[in-house]
Amino acid sequence: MKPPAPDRNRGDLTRDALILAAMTVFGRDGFHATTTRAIAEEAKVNQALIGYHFGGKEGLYLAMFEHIAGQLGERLGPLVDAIGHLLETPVGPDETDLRSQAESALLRLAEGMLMLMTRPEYASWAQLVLREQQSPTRAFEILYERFMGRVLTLLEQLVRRLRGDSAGDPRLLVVTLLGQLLVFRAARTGVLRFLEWSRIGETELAAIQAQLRRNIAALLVPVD
Amino acid sequence: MKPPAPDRNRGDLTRDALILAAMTVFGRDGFHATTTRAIAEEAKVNQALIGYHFGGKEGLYLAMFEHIAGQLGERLGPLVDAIGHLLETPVGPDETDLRSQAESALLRLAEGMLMLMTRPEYASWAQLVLREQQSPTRAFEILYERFMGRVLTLLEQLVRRLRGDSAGDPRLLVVTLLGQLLVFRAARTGVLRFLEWSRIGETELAAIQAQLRRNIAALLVPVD
DNA sequence: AGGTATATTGATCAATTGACTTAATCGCTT
DNA sequence: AAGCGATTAAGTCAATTGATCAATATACCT
Repeated sequence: MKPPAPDRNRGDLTRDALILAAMTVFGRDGFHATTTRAIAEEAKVNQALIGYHFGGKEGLYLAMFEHIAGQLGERLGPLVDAIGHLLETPVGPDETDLRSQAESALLRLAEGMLMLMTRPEYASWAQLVLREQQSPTRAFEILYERFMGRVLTLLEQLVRRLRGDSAGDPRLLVVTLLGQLLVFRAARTGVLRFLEWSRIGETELAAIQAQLRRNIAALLVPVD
Repeated sequence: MKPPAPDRNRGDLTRDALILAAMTVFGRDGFHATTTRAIAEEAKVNQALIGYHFGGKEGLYLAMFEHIAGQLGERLGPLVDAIGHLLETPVGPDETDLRSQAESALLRLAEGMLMLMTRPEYASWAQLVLREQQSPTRAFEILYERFMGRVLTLLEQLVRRLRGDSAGDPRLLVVTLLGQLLVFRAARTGVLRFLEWSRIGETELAAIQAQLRRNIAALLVPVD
């Protein structure tokens, strides 16, 4: 018995190496400041292979976002299902229980997003997504359809459940909630300086989470 | 009586035209995607003048941030003074009055920041500042010293006054507060799509402000 | 082993970039 | 009118860029 083809053929390995390198370099330098040579070097691969596999710089850029959106979408799947199931349950007799479930689901979702914003292993992803928001290309469509829109809708449903719907558009509350996570990436440099932190490690992450829990609790008091 | 030299000499006008054009083009395209030729064209000025006045592309980039930081710092001055004066006043007998003053000051400050994030006339500034956060250059120092740090410190003092200081670092609350404004610029594209808005005009701005007022009120209940 | 599609390599190309130079001109002050 | 800083158009320059191609190498199948 031979190993059942555990590794794909050479081409796919090169593709993956290029996409990985592209995330690093595009994420760090942005599309225009990035040279195909820098990516090829980072991937330890010949520069001409970018054209061969992806058609060119732009093709690689889009393929990279397909990859990211796929990964994010995958990890999101289970959460969507779980929360969707939770929300289908009609408000029954023991509402407090459902409420606490929704609250913990919201908190889990928020903390997952916070990881994306702060963990160094997601730094490239976060930077890429941020950049796409400022000057969106076709890549933004991919991201929104496959990840962002779904997260936002999920948050909206949870907020609707947790809070009475008298005071304003619940989507606005979702956006301001999101902002409290986003700020740690989008204004990272300034925030770190202001807080006199040199990085966002486990200690700092815990402090942020504590603050977010307080804020969410305060912002989600029902307004019946 | 002649007009007291209302306009400066030709050179300064060109400098200003170049800085203005630089804000537009650098803000839209980023440093690397911007060509000195594009800036010169936007400013309706010869390309060679960039070298003549600023030494080169990078010199213009820095001068542009000096200009922005100067403008922002100026407008900030009066507010700093007013709030500083307000905070010097010791907590006296009629605390409720001082409290409502501090609350309205905080609100004013937040709404001013919101303008910077949403108004189209500040779009270039906001984009430039955002970009500097993601890959800071010397320009970031200028910005932080002359504007960002001061705003953040101001917010911190106000929050300290308004809220008891038991639950966590007040600076973290300030940061999450800031995030609720920042999100409308940093995640503009996604937010607009989620809210089904095509732009942030007066109507939309009012809705945001209402939401922010609710959030701030909820987040600043004293915790004595 | 041989043949074939796929993958990789090194080299080169045309285009663009920022910086710089030059000569001629303009507009204001003295 | 002379002097001078500012401006213009035109062009040069070296460096870098993304793309492309012919030649070669590798893997896979019979």
